[in-house]
Amino acid sequence: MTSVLVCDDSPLAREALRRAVATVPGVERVTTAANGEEVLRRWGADRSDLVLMDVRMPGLGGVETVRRLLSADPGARIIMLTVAEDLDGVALAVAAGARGYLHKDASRAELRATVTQALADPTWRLAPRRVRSSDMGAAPTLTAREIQVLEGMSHGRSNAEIGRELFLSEDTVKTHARRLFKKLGASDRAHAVALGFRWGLVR
Amino acid sequence: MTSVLVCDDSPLAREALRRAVATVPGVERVTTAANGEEVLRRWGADRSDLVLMDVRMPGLGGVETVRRLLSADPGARIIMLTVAEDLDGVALAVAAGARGYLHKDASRAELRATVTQALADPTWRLAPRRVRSSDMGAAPTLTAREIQVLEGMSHGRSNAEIGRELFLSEDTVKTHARRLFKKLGASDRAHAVALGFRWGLVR
DNA sequence: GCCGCCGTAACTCTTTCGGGTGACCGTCGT
DNA sequence: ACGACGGTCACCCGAAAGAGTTACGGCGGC
Repeated sequence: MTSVLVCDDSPLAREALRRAVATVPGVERVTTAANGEEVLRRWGADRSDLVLMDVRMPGLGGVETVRRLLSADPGARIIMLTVAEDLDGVALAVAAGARGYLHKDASRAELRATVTQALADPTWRLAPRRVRSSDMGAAPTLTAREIQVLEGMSHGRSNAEIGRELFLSEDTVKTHARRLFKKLGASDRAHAVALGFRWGLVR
Repeated sequence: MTSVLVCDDSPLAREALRRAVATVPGVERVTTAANGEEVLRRWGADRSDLVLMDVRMPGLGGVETVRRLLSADPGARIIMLTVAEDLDGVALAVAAGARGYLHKDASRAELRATVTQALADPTWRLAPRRVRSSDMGAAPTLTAREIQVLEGMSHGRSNAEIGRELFLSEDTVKTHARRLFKKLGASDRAHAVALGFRWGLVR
């Protein structure tokens, strides 16, 4: 039973990675965790053959989680996921014992190749690959105005109310709303607010 | 300059606590943090006279944060906030050096009394108090159906679509929606979704 | 036994939303 | 100089949403 654990704090990236990893031949189970603590908590009862872990996470960062995981289980195989150019974090994690890392910016095929390789060869180490943003799911870029409108929505304001707050016409607010829906792939304001929370764009 | 730091991962509880603490005589500044890491990061540059810290938080839990904070600054005064019957967590935190704890379920007056006491007497230790849910801001209780409807909204579904998924008429979905809006104090579905995320009812 | 809450459903009425389209202006990058 | 993008505004139109109200059966508490 070959299982892989994906740990990333962004639910969308987590799901995207889970789906991508699930297509790797030989992988029979993919579990996910939202943070390092969850990984450590579950490791005793449920060990995976490979862990993909985001470097940047709230709480215990990826680096600290790697340290603790390896001190508990020196045989754990971990590949770091680095969303940004976090060379420090990657270097620290690899120094701590992570087997390698994946950098977002290339194909799902390379992700699969790395996972396949890591699973096939228990001694495998350090083969940097890139994972395409479209697979990782980078947060859509909203303009300042669009975020203001999204925040208004998250506070239960109507378009007209948002307009009054920002000194805009209701029609302008609707334009911003339409554009941010498109960027987020939202079907309506409730969906947009949910995606805003999931991407960490609002709180 | 007497300052108090409130650390809780729930934005609503955090705000409620901030407001309550701000009314304590002698308190001139109340800052907030959303997690343990934030507290530790800011402690070097900006120390508070008293810290109110939630026991249960994602990432570094309250207990671990207490340990680290006290190893960095043995003089720090910390009161734990326990939302649930988390006796283990409280015991660990007190063993690690927290001065006492507040348990949700009693009055704002007792919260104020505890804070006043802790600020007045640097040697003060362990006087359990209860903080009323209405002050802490307990998450509204939604029924299973209401949560299902709320989740549907957070995925961008219309009432009719939610109805088809749950084998309900659109009118019934609207009834559930209306009731959950009332419970959450939401003005529309976008607001309800936002409150659902803030209360941790959906993700 | 009654009251309150939940789940289900229907009806009406008004407001709001969301899509489509077009338009003008400023800025930035090429 | 041109185009892409963002910010502003307007108009139309159909589809939702939300508020109010009523209703009925079940279930748990007092």
